[in-house]
Amino acid sequence: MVNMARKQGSHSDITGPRVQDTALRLIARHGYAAVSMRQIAAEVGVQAGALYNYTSDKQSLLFDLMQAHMADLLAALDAADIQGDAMARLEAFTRFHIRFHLPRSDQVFVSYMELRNLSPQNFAAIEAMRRSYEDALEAILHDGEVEGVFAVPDTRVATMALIATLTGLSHWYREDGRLAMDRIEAIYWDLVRKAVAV
Amino acid sequence: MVNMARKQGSHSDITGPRVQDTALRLIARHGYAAVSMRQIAAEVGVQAGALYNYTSDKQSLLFDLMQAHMADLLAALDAADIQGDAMARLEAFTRFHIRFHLPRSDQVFVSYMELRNLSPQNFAAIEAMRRSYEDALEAILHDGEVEGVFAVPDTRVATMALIATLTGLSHWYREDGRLAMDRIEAIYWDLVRKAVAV
DNA sequence: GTCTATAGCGGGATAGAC
DNA sequence: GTCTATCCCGCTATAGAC
Repeated sequence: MVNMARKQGSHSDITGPRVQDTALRLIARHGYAAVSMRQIAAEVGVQAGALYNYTSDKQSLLFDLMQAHMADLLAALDAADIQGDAMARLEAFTRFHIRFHLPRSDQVFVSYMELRNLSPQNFAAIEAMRRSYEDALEAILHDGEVEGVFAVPDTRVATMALIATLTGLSHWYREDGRLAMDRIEAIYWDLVRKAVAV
Repeated sequence: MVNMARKQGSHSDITGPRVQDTALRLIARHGYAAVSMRQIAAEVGVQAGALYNYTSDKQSLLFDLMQAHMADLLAALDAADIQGDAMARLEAFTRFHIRFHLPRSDQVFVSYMELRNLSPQNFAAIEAMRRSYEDALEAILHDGEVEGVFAVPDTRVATMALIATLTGLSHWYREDGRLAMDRIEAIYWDLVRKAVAV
């Protein structure tokens, strides 16, 4: 930019991301319904009305946070390019899940807890993305059954159980806790592998 | 009671439980912060002010629901009188958990999702009860390690992983779904056993 | 025990000046 | 793009009649 001069108080490139970040943090901590636009504005350092330059309403703010998280997740899963036999793919998926989710505890929390505060249309959109992530794991379990390396009584139930196990980790893990992420990854992979192996 | 005559509109023995039931159902569906005292009153069939004959305030209503659930859980665990070797106790715990939680999906949902809407003192009380439930499972895993029938890299992590696996079940299971509770119980016990066994 | 009425406050969202 | 000011609404909780 040649001319850095601005009108007083014009900071869209700074304020925009700050609104998202602040909303995410506050909603993760207190819940969507409990956080007001005024609170978000105060933390960002603007007046409440200014938020509406960045979101059409409060519902869209929530939806955008959740959609961005799910889109990031699916893009990262795709980029991880998980291949090989079923056992190798399950290990790759497990480690990918942990590495992706652990540094994003606020996003995970919001995407999990605030589903019921989405409008029906928005809920359907997020749910479809979540489902496609689950299906990626289910395909691995299915292939492992065919290969004869996995033995689970019900592929769908095992999928849901593993997702819950892995996602639950994000709800109690603390970065400054007793165990580093590498160690957690190894422990969880051990549990997952044994649970489904023949 | 000799005299069944009442003042018009006096129904404490009916209204009391109905307030609890209605609050539980509405909070499970929409979340504590999103449900108003007026909504609860409307579903119960009284005016908002009448609710304050049964609770001192909204916060206490939430706390009472969660405390009752946790107290029921701990009492039922105690009554289940889980004994024997570690493998038998783990199976009994797993089956107990599923049988207790599956028919109480609203309580489970509220007790899990609304922790952050508790006042600090109330949170501490609920958290202590939750912790003592977790500790019961951890003791089983620990004993199994000593007996040499379990092999988990970290007892505490395995405890949290198993609790998340089992509690996650309550979040997706539907009574009218594809699988009956007995079948679910068997599938989950298979996964749990394999995950921790030597 | 329940009602009606209301105090007192804070919510989401918009209008118009700068 | 942000501000000030405000509309209109719904919230929790209480007071006092019946």
